Amino acid sequence: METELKPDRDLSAQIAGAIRDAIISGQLIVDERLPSEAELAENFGVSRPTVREALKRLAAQSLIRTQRGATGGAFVNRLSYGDAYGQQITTSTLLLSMNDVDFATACEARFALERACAPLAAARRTPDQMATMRAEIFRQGQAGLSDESFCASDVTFHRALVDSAHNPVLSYNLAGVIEAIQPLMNMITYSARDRTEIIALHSTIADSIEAGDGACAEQTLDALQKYTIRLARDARNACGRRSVS
Amino acid sequence: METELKPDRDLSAQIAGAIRDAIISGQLIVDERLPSEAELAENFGVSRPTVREALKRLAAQSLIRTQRGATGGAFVNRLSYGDAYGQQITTSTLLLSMNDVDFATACEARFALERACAPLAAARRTPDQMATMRAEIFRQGQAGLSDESFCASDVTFHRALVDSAHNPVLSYNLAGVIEAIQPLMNMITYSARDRTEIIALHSTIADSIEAGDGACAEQTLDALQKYTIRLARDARNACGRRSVS
DNA sequence: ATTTTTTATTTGTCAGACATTTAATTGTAT
DNA sequence: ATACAATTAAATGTCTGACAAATAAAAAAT
Repeated sequence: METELKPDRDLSAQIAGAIRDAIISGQLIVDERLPSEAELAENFGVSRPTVREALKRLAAQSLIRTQRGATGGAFVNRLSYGDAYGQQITTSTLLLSMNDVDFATACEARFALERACAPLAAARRTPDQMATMRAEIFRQGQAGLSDESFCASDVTFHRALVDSAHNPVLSYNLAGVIEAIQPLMNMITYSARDRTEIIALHSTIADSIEAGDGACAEQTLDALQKYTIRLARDARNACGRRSVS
Repeated sequence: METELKPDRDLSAQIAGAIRDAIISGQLIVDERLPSEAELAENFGVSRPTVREALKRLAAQSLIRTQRGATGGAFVNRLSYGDAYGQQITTSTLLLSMNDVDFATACEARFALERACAPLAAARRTPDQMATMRAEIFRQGQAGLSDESFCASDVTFHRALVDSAHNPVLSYNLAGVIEAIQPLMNMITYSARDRTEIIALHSTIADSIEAGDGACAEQTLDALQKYTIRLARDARNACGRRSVS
């Protein structure tokens, strides 16, 4: 990890890259302490501020953590699922909002991934997760619930569904997409009739999962996708009409 | 974006958070120029090095880019799919390697997601992507191909399959999982007979996709998953035996 | 009018200093 | 000898000030 750097970038980027490679390749293991900033500066032949910029880059990716004090320093960080969720959500949200990904595409991806979880969820669901789903379905039926709260409940329901698959890698991927789509979902206005329809679909999904019938859950998710896309199209048309009138 | 910061963290982390929130919420739009480092330092009431550390954090997440010179500065960056792929791959790789995710779990997630792409790929595959799949299948049949090259070809094949769904959000999610699993796949030794079996499954998948038969592709992917997991188990057992003898 | 030179602005880098946190060490009293 | 307090040392966090390098615009020269 000494002084073999690729040129053409900022020194801090080169140094961050060198340390990142060392972490990814396993030369630096979890909880291992990096040399102090002063030592790194000397090793790489740069000043301490430059080293610090490099370390901040790595900290932004949760690759290291720092600790002050006598035995402090920078330590290789074990990337937790929580940290990974956060990064995935940030990245997905920006990707969708900055690249004009249309709602149908995002929605298609989301439900495709969610259907992939259905058979596993049907096989492995726990009472705990079923309870969460039922509770959210109940909440969604409450009168006077704002559209935003309805959406938030929707997210919780679907995350419980995904988590029922008991595969953290799947949960981690789905978390990003589901959260990233929420801002788009929030633009939809749900009429009482829409909510009734959605709640019915949610109930069918929960029933299927509880009964171990993954195929039925998949079909219902497909129906929910079509319904959601139709609502989004209607909402957009309504906005369009308003803006012209 | 002035001076409302949450305490308890490094100043550079607080400032990075404030700017990040401004970007995510849309207060700062793509290609907009941030104030100069000197101005930011004054606005936030900190020194320039501290501002720079904050900006490097954001740069590490591809949220901004910087440019030197008279009209230079830090600009809000449009997060490209390429950048998002890179981050997703880094995060997924570290998540798997640092959290003792077992091969079966990672593999299950990968194939579950891949099966989700199959129906879409069957409906939308282009001649270009079919050609890539066929070419990789051919390559996999070549004699004298190293295990590593065989794996690399495997990745290319599966990425072509995923890209055939023509949904960039799906491609972006899959890229991370597929690439992250590769190091684990590389630990498998493929006998001639194994390769023949895998190539046959690949051919069946390509045929199904080309014929528009997503269901068949899904089934075959399922068979491939089971076969892959069995190979990995055998490889691990072989290693285990070696390490004891 | 075109080319060259200058200039101003901004990021990139460095050096040195001080503040703050934290653990280990030392000193002291019981 | 043990327990507690004070000191010390090491590390990150932050600031000041400076210079280098890149870049585009303005000014000057042809």
